[in-house]
Formats: sequence, C-alpha cells, structure tokens
Amino acid sequence: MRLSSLFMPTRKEDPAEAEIASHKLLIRGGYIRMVARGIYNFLPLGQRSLRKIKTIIREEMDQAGAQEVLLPGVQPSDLWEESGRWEEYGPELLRFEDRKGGGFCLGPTHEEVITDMVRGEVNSYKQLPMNIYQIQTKFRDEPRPRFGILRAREFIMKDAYSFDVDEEAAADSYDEMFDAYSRICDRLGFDWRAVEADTGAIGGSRSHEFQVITDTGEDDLVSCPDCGYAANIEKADVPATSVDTVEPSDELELETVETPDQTTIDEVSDFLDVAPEQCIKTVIVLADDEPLAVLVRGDHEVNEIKVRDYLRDELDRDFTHLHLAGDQTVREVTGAPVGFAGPIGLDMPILADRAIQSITDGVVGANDANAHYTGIDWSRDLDVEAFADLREARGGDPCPECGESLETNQGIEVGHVFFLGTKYSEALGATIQDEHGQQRPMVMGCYGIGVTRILAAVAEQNHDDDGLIWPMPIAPFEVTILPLQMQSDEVVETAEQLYDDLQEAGVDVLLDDRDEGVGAKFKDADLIGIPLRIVVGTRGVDNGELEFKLRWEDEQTDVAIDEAADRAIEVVERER
RNA sequence: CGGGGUGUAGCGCAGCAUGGUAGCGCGCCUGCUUUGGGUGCAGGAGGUCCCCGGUUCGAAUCCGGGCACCCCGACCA
Repeated sequence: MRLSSLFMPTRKEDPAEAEIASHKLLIRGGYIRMVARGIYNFLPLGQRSLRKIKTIIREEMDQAGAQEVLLPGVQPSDLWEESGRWEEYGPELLRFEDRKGGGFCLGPTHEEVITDMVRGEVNSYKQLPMNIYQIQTKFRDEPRPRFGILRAREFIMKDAYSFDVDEEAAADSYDEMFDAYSRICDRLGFDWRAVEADTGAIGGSRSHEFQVITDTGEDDLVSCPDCGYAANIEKADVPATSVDTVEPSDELELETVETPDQTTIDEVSDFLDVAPEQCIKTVIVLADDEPLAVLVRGDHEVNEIKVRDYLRDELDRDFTHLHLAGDQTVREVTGAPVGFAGPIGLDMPILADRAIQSITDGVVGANDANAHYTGIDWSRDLDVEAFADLREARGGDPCPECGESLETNQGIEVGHVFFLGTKYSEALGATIQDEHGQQRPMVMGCYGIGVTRILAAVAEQNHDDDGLIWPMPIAPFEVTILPLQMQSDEVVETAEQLYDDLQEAGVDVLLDDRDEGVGAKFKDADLIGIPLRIVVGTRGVDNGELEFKLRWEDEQTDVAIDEAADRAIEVVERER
C-alpha cells in the first residue's frame, strides 16, 4: 500500500474526549472514529488489524475443532421469553418492534439463537460433541460506555458454544476452549492471566476470565504468587481462617454518642478516635423490593455477588435482581440519612460478614441522624441471621488455596469462558437421546472473546510517548518504508524496488511516498506503530545501505541495499 | 439513574461576568522555499457559534426548555 493513497487521517493533538492511551492513540493514528456514544467506525488501519485478530482466533478455533457459522444480529423476542431472559436481561437489551409489531432485540449474546438452531437439528448423542462459533457484531446498551472501543455498545465478538452429552464431556470441551484461549492470548503477545470469575447474566456454574494486565483495566484481580490461584475480586473467596473470632466481653456497655455530620467510616473513626476496623458498616440492599442489611467491617467492602449467591444458594431466597438501595430508600427503611444506618432495632433480615466476629467494642450507626452506638459486642448486640463470607477480597488477604498473601492487579477482560450446564438446553428443550434411549438435555458451554476490545487492549499494553507499538501478528502493516528525499531519483528508485520485492514476498508493506518533510514521516510511522521501519535516505544510499529499526527497540542497524529485502522478510517471519 | 463538566471552522481552543455583524494554533488549497525528527514565507478557502423558544433595536454572549458528548459514582460481559 502506498501511503499517498491510504485513508489514514492522523492527528497531532489528543482528542478531547479520550482519557486513556489506547483510546487517544487509536484516534490519533487514524484507526477509529466515534459515530455515537459507544459506536465506532473502523478505518483502514483499524480494519486491517481487526482482520488479523480474527484470523488468529479462527485458526485457534478451527484447530480446537470448532466450526464457524454466522447467526443473525436481530433476534426475535420469543426465544428470549423462552429462556426467561426477556425479563431478566434488563435495559442493556436493546428492544424494538418490526412493522407488524413483533418484538425483537439486537443480539447482545447468542445462547438463545444457537440453542434454538441446535435443538432443531441435533437429536442423538452420536452427533456430539459439537462446538460452533461465529464472529459477529453484538449490541449491549451499556449504561456507561467508556474508553473508546474498550467498552463500546456495539462491538465485535467471537462467541463459541459447545454441546456435549454429559458433564464430563462438557468439562473436556471447556478445557479445550480454555487452552485455545490461552494460545490466542500468547499469540497476541499479551501479559495476561486467567482468573476465576462470576458468571453474571450469562449464567452457568463456573467460569474463567482472560484478563490482560494493565493499570488502566476496569477489573480488579487478586492472585497468589505462590500457588497460582487467581480470581476476579468479585469472585475471590476470603477464607474463614482470615478471621480471629473474639469472645464476648461482659464489661462492654452500649452507649449512644453524638456524631454530627459524620457520615463516612473515615469521618466517624476520626471523630471517635477508633480504628475503621472497629466500625461496622451497615449497607442496605434490595432483593427485588425487599430490604436487607449487610454488615461488613469498616475497612471492608460488601461484595454484592457474594450476598446474592448466599441468599439464593444458602437461604433459598427467590428474587430476580439484587442491588444497593438508593438514598431515598435508605432513609425510608432506617429512618435516618445515609451514613447512620445500623443493625440495632432495624426491622429487616441482617447478614454479616465473618470479619464482624473479630470486633470488640464496635461502633455502629444508630439509625438516627447524627448518632452512633459504641461498645458493641457482636454476640450480645447483633441479631444476625447468618455470618458468611460477604466481603470483597483485597491484597494481603490469605489465598483461599494455600494461605499465602494475595497480590492485586488490574485487568482488561478480553475473554470469558463459561460452563453453562443445562441452563439453556433445559429452558429451550435442546435434548438428545443417549445410548440407553434416554432423552437428556445437552450440556453446554459458551466462550466469548472480544475482537474489538482486543485491539484496544493490545494498544493499551503496547505504546510509548510517540505512539503505538504493534506486535507483528496484528500490525496493520508489517513493514513501512520511508524514502526521505522524494526529489532524489536514487532514493525513490531504491525504495520502490524494495517495496516491490516485499510485496512480492507477501509482506504487508506500507510505502510512505508522500511529498512530506522527514519529520512528518518519522512522526507518523512512530504514531501508527508499524513494527519494522526501513529508512531510505541519501546518506545511506550513497554508502549502499538502508536503516532498519524495530519500533520497540532504540537502536537501528544498517543493512546493505541488496540484502534488504531478504533481511526484512527474515525479521517479519521471525516476529509473526 | 445520581453528581460534576463541556458544546464556537476538519482537529485543539479563546471570546461569553460588562450583548454591537466571530478569532488563534494546527490541518486544508495556491505559489515559492526547505529536505535526516511535524521547514519557512506569502496569498486563500472554510462557521445556521449544538437545537428550539424567549428577552432586546440587536444574542455566541442574558433567560427557559431540549439534545449530544466527557468525567466520577451506581450498573454491567
């Protein structure tokens, strides 16, 4: 490709709306442009890299025995009603009607459609295992899209779905996909980690996220340096051994103290001169419309997912959504403004994190504006339905596997694999007949990887002050040739010859044949991040040499003109 | 959905408290110049000042309503 005719609008200045490096550089480098909130155009450079990402994913999926299909982006509401998710999914599902008034949605994921397709065509265990994937545009009406294509509303995803005859076979499929995802992350050159994760709206019994480690990631992770345990913080267990239960003391007296305007744990602990660890945070959550109080230690955070799971799995509560109560609700159910809620005299079920049992002489809100109680004895004063692991894990907590101290990282979730079990096959009646003539639901797994998000994640992990630094496998061009003096016939001819030779050899090569100053050529080459830069200048050509420089290295090397093509091909093939 | 902010040329911004026919830098076009890190000079094109309504002789500027975008939080794969 000749740069003079490439649609590559680069910019000198950062776009006003971008915050993080990948977003700024993808816009500045002419890879993407925003059309609407969370909706983007991919320009030629962006599209070239996306195609390479898709190719890598396809190769690994095919290798793992999956078959590619293409499902529709528009899906009928019937299927979603059948699975129960038409109610369950919430406003992220963009719904609309066709001309006849029929209900439709833009597909945020494809469990319903795929299960519907398979149930009609697969009836025998002999047809299994089966693994089907597609690469397709998804739409999720996110409340807050951010960071360019890192969290977009419309995005490209590869989603695969496995169907097996039983749990054991399904576990094999899961492992196979896990391995394929690991290979994909490696080929993309990521610094990555697979972590245990919550299954969220997709459902299923276990799942792993593939997280790319960066400081700008949206997800908090914990990992054990010793045994390799790693989990999303929303999933990580806090082992019971982390709590030193203290026995009640008879000498404590419950006292009311005035705490005017002290609404946060920090303020209260400063004001009363007690450690945050001695305070008890009372958080009101709503299970659908039913209020419920959750107690955690002042320095801890409630993990809503753990609360949700505990209510469902241990207490058999039935509800659709669990969420934090708003200010208004808190005022209504506690009789006090936010910041003064406390467990004493509260008319609702109360759950407490286990760490509460390590508190003596605790402080809680008095459900009264500007007052707290001190001298709380957990066993005497708290009427708690259950103590359980309800808080978020954090760095320094003991590893649930081996007890070592956990480390923290931030990550970008580029992939997520789910062991679904029979959630969708039962709901939609996707059954097969097994070798004993028994009808049984197929056991499913689903596996998503964010194609457009990968582009942003690679950019986030590979850049410097001058621009992007693509790893060879997904660079939009592998080599860029910079003839510095366009008025020199010798320079132009040398560059053209090399360009032809590399094209011939199947290298993705970009020739900067623009009549621009050298500064502009260098700046653009750095900005768009092409791995191998070959400079053709009068200085070198006079000596029969060209300059090779890899984008991620500081030094450049001189290469004889007649060896240049071979050397370039060598470098490209080594890095691919 | 709560809190905060922004909307003026393709991009980045000034002008707005004190209303008077719209400006800077980059980019773009023409010509010359320069050629190893965004050259220099000269000339030029380009704007319903987000939209609707109001006040006023007169609105980018004041008032009301709406929309869009960004940030923090809530939520979310």
